[in-house]
Amino acid sequence: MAKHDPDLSALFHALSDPTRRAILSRLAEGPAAVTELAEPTGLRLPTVMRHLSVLEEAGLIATTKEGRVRSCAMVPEALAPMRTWLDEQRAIWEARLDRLDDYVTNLMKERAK
Amino acid sequence: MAKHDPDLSALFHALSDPTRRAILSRLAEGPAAVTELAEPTGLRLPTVMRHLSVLEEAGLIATTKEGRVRSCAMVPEALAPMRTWLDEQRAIWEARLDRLDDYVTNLMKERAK
DNA sequence: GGTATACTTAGTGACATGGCTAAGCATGAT
DNA sequence: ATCATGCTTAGCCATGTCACTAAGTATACC
Repeated sequence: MAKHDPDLSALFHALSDPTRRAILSRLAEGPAAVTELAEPTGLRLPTVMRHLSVLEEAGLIATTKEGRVRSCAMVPEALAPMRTWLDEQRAIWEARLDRLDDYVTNLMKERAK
Repeated sequence: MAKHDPDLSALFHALSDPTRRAILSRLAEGPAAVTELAEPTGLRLPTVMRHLSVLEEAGLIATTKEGRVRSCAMVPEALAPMRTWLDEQRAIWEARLDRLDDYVTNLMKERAK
């Protein structure tokens, strides 16, 4: 149990910060340069840069440098592992509810005897 | 933009640790006591307790004490905000793809003239 | 060349996180 | 009453996170 799942850990960690989620939402609408992303946050550039590296290391964004401008773009597939995890959780949960349901049903049958 | 969303931040933070995800997966199968949850992790009780408080503060689990045993149970609805956020992201992304599609379509029409 | 722009790197500081041990407290069993 | 069990609290330590400033590098413009 609890096998290392660096992907998921990095993903969830990256998303646990409101600034990073805001940046991601902005990027969902289309690519943007670093300064452009920094502006609405009210944070200094180096700080924003760190947020961007966290997002990039989690695979959520990809960046390319053209001239002196670094362009950042979202990588929408990166959210897939999270969706998968969510679905797995729900599956376990629902399987449990089914078993519970069977259990109660059998209990009722026993009682009815 | 970037409105405070303490719920989501706490949620993602709680899920960013493999131990906590493992505990959650275990709880998805049914309630368990603290010692029972600690056993497969190989961690000491106080450490596991901290993980449990993080999960509880994020609203992911609920606990009740009966006698000297504390029973922990999952709160599956707690994952809803995450699912909502995921869907929102996808919506923004897809709207953008649609706009891009329109743009390209118009471009083709212009060219065809 | 010289200056402005757009990052980038390095270093600092306050605080959070995740692990531990040691000791405390409440409950159940004998 | 005593002892074992199951948490719980308090406190320590190493590391990580998130913000900053200051200074550096690389490209674009005049």
